Amino acid sequence: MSEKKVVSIKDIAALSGVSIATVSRIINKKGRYSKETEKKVMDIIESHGYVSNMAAKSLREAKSHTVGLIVPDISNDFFSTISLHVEKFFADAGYSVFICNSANDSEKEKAYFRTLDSKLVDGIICISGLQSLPSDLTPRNIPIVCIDRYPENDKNIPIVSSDDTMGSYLATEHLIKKDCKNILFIANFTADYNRKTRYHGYEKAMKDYNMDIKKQNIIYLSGDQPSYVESEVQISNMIQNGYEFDGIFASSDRAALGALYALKRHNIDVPNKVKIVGFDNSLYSQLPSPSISTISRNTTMLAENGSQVLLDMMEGKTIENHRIIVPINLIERESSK
Amino acid sequence: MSEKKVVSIKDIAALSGVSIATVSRIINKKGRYSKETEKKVMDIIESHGYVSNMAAKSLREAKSHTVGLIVPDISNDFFSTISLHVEKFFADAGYSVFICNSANDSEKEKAYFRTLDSKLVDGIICISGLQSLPSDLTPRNIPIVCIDRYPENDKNIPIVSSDDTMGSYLATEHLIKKDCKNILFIANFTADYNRKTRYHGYEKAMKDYNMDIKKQNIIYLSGDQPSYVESEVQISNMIQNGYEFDGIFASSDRAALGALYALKRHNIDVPNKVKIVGFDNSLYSQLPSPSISTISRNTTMLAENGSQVLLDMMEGKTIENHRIIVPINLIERESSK
DNA sequence: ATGAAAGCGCTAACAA
DNA sequence: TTGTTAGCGCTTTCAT
Repeated sequence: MSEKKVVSIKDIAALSGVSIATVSRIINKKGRYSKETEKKVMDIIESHGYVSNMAAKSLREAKSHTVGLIVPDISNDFFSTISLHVEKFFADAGYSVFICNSANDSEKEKAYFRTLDSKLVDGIICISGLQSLPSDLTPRNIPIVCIDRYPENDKNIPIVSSDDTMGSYLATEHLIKKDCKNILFIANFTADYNRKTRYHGYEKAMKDYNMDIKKQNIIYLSGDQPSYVESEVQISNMIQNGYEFDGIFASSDRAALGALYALKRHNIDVPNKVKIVGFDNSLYSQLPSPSISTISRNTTMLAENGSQVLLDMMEGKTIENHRIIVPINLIERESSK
Repeated sequence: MSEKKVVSIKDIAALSGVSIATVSRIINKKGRYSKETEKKVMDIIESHGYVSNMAAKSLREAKSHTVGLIVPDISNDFFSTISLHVEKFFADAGYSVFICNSANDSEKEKAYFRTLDSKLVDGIICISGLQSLPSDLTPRNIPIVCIDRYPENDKNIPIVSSDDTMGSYLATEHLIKKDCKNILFIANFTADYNRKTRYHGYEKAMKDYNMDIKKQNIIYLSGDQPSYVESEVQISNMIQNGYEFDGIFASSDRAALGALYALKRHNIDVPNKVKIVGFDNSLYSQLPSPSISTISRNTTMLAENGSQVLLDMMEGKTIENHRIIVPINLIERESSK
């Protein structure tokens, strides 16, 4: 490994015959230097491949031009799409982003908050699995924005989310209008985060249309296995037990897919005998045959709005709206035709 | 925003009545302090929620406990799965990872190299879209490891990749053994990166089995549209033109899916009339009906081996093996039964 | 076992 | 327009 000496601002100053203060001003375009010195210095910088030492700059400015992004699992496409847009947004704004996979593990997630804080990130954007966000998680008390899920907290953290309850309402209403009389609700497992919001939409739609909500129609997944597996098993069991139903609203596309597999396996026609709606507009609803109707959250807006709010906070602006709700909509596909 | 003062090592020292040197040794477990002082200091650290300032530490040590990960697009599940495992690996090793989406844009990617360098990352792991990796991209000349793709370079950068040529060979051979007589090859678009390796596997298998390689059987996608769209259009055209074939090897699952759509649309039975094999074992091959046979690269091994090599380099170990080939295998599904 | 002090590279206040 | 210098928080060498 060739040991080229790394050039510092001091070297550039010496090489160009000016002071380091001048070089610093030129690098940061702060003015107070002549066109000639600027050119002279910039030439030296170019030819020596100087890049400034961000650790020194961060230390000095107590600001790192870096943000942290905490997601449960970046290999999940909902989270990875959000990550893509968050990273793009901040790259354009001159920030780098640390990626952290919490795996829905509370201790891990807390550790990430501390690590990010110690790395002097200027802000954190998180899709948190935590029940609450104690303020001592980040001693430096940096700006935080939540996306999608909202842990309790005592510092009025902004939240950008989609209206899940409305989404569930739309999905359920859609099935009702398609003449389904006995609609199952599959509640996906989501760790600490509560699954009530999506249930509420189902509940409200059922009530609004004067339909009975039967206990046995509510199916909870445990999270012990991939949700499509659990879902397939549970729906299969119901079919084998002779339980009849004609509509399924699953609070995740994967659970919806599991249900579809179960129905296919038992040769029950979808959508003619049973109609299905999922949640997320992921590949799990787009690709199967029949394709699965679903609720789409606007991931791009979720990511961009969240990033913008965080940037505003980092720049010291005051945030007027601490609850941003991003539109949600029903996508009709073959499974509920 | 409450302005809690951030406590530094100096504060901890004052609070515990020892010198900052002692506190530093205790934090870093360097020894040369008594059990009692250790306890006293640790208590103060706990109760004041002290976290060390990594910028200062980085500046001092010229090392940031941070690595950079450059991928074309993290929302693509091949890349996001790799990212997950890279991040996990480095988190366990005490490093944070910067995520960068190059969007297959050379200029952007180069800018990321410079930014990462200036942020003092200790190493970079990349799935590069670059044709070559000039050594002045990172003036500090930090360790770099390539995964999957291998740009030209003059510093013997380690590469961890799967044997794509072998994968293509296996796919083509599989179709031949299934009695396909006229096999199309769909070459996915991949920016700068050359698409020859996958073609070579097809070519070799065809030759080994004494099959003709017809010019009109090689289909190139331009990258102007999503590959499944382009693929569907091209295969549709061939069918409409009355061109007959009974096997398709697509160098990406998406392209394979587009082909499947085209065949379905023309009511051509898969696998009975035409058999299909894709590449990547992504959801695009797993979820459709019929499910698509595919070549699986071991993403976990790709990520973990790459990370391990980078870590070794960062720790100054000498790397004996600069080309790590990760196993690849054929997954038979319904599309080639 | 502990402490004093230099210095990592940079910015900004102050001087000229 | 330019330069001098203090100091950001930390590690480490050298004393003690």
